Amino acid sequence: MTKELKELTSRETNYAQWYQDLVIKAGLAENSAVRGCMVIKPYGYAIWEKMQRKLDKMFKDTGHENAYFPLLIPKSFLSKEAQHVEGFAKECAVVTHYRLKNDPYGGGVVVDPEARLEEELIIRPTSETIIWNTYRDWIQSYRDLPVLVNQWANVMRWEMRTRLFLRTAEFLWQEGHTAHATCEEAQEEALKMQELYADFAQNFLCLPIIKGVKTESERFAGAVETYTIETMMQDGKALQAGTSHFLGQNFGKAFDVSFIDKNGNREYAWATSWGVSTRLIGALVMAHSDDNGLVLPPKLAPIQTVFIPIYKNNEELLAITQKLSPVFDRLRYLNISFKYDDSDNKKPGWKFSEYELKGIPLRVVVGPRDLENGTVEITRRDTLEKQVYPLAAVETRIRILFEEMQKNIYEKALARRNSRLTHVDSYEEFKKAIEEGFFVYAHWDGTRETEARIKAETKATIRCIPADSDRIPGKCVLTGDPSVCRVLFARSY
RNA sequence: CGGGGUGUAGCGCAGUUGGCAGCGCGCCACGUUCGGGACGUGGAGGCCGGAAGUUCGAAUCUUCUCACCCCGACCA
Repeated sequence: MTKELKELTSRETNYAQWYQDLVIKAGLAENSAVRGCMVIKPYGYAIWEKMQRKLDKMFKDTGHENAYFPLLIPKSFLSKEAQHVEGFAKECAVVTHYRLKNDPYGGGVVVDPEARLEEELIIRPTSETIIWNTYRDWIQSYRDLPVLVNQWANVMRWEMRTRLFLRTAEFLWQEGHTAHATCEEAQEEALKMQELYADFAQNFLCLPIIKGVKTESERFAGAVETYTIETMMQDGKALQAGTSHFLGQNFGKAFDVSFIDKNGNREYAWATSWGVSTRLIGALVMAHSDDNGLVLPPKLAPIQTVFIPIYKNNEELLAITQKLSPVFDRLRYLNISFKYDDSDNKKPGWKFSEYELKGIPLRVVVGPRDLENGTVEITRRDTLEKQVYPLAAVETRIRILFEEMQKNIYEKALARRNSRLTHVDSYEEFKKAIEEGFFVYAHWDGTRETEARIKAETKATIRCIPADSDRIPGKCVLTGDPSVCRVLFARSY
């Protein structure tokens, strides 16, 4: 192992630093010169594109359409929904001027004080307000409903402390905003999207998740109910991977979006919103990576297989390339993405390490030895197992391995998480388990005060009230007051 | 906004008591190599974050300032 890779292995000392180094070295992203923002490199963006493509299809298959709304939101829009403004006001970037001018006292430019905006604009931290302001015009009758719209966009939240991918000031996401004629339909939609995210996280990203509903204090600003999927990182900390909100009529009322129902009565529209962000890339990295670099599930990897020829001279390379060329045709036909790295300027050993660092699921090595035997050597990224297979039906083998890996990566993460799940009934046990990085199921008396006290004393928050709870009542782990069911506590990112 | 830390070559860093600006990696050229981040020889690359001060002389001392990172409060 080289010196550079050894740097990656210092995980115990500082997991956060390990994660950041890994993200940077694997070529996913880096810190920007702009405070708290990030530069997503091409490889990182390719991962995001794969997520986008899959999610977009899932949204469309469930009847949603894409649209786009403005980046800038008049300040007054934000204050129309009381909870919403309270939640977002303190992290908004504000546009106050529309022009610069040459600095009369030196080089450079200054903000032209003459160009102050009459009403400031905020850069969207989320788009409920500007979208519902538009929905007012779109929705007149129950026949106009439901409106099922998604937007792919960037948003900005001026966080006090940022962390590459997990919490950047600017991030990319999708936000769905739907309007419905009935409360039931909207609630159903919010749950449906939570289910969709769960499906995506588990089957595509190999992230085991826990579904549930947020407590009042963790709820989205302006929501009646927030549904979440929670994942566990390798250090035991929780990461909220996606949320879906039932917004009731809060935004319908705030933006006067009403319609005439079947019975001729005027009613406010019911709303949902839901989103996942580039944070998912962070979740993926933190959940699966090892000391050799990223481990990407085959379904997600932008490059699923890399072929590396071992050769001494041009004749050998030519022979290998000819041998592989029909395989490449078949892979193209099967829609398996691959890269043939026959570059002359890197040594094979270098290539091995590089593609491991990037998490390419399979590496196929072909050298003189294989030419003689009609074989290839395949190494899978998740286990680093090497095996020699006949060249004849490589693509079949690749597909089998992909399936195994997709399953194995999920199950490895699941096993790791399950080994860190625990139920506790005393506050002493609770504090110990949290300190050791566990997800803790414990009883809670349902009050905001208890939740806040536990957070202050242990840094653990209620991640969710799990959807699959057994609903067995008990006594609050802190106060001993009655509790209707166990909730999930953990420290989180 | 509080606490801590770091700014010196593209990256990672050393620089003693103030006295010629250094090391490793990477980069370029040539040769030997090529099945786990190759090796040899030669070479290029610097306003030492910025400003002011002390001094014959500052990367080093003083003051101010800026940026970034880590730990908190805030949050997806």
